[in-house]
Amino acid sequence: LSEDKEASCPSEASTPTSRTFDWMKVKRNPPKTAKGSELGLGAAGGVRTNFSTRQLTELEKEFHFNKYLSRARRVEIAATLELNETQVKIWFQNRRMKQKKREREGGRVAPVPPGCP
Amino acid sequence: VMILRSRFLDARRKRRNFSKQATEILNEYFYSHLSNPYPSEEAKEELAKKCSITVSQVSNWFGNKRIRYKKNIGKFQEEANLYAAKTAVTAAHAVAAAVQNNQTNSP
DNA sequence: TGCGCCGATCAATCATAGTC
DNA sequence: AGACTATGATTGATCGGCGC
Repeated sequence: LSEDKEASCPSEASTPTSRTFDWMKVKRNPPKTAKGSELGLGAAGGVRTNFSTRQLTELEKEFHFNKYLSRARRVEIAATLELNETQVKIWFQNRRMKQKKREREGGRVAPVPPGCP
Repeated sequence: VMILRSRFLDARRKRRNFSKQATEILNEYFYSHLSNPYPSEEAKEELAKKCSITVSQVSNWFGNKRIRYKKNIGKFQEEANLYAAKTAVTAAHAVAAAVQNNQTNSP
């Protein structure tokens, strides 16, 4: 199988090494976390929201109850925690992936840290 | 937000740098695939084995490397040339070996 | 045509390890 | 010892693809 050679159209001339490939130009669109209008608070969108300990605790508690949320439950939690339905949806999405990851490589050794104290 | 980041839960965040050789292997792959430094799941598993780290750690390494590399390409220029030269030497050895085989197998 | 999910990735940040 | 840098891990959110 041939490998990837010229994956794209880099910029003009330059040293063999360090050419600007497309992956280096990738730019993600800023988060659209703007909740409705947000006229009063300056928690505008475009910035990664920091979930409070209370929000994370509640979300975690709910996750233990249900790995998946129903539309109704999502609306409920979003309202209670003052988050978008999307944020709640994404949180559960990420939480499931995190769970899967821990299970996937979780079963290993290491219960006994040799020399530490 | 000055709110104490109760990250004390992240005690596991007791990070430990990878071995010199592990970093060597990862960088070698990264720079020899600079046009597309996205190892497949299989490649990640192979790298993880060679480096004695987990696949997730390999993913983290490439994720951090890609972001930090494009953030400041100039800062990695020296490193890039270093590994480029290294792979060139490896390739040269391979060619030399091939030549040797040719001479001994098909006279 | 739209929505939720998955898997991978991004991008910013956290906290520690290493260097000077 | 303290400041600054290098680096592994975490995570809210995006991207592309899939199924319904």
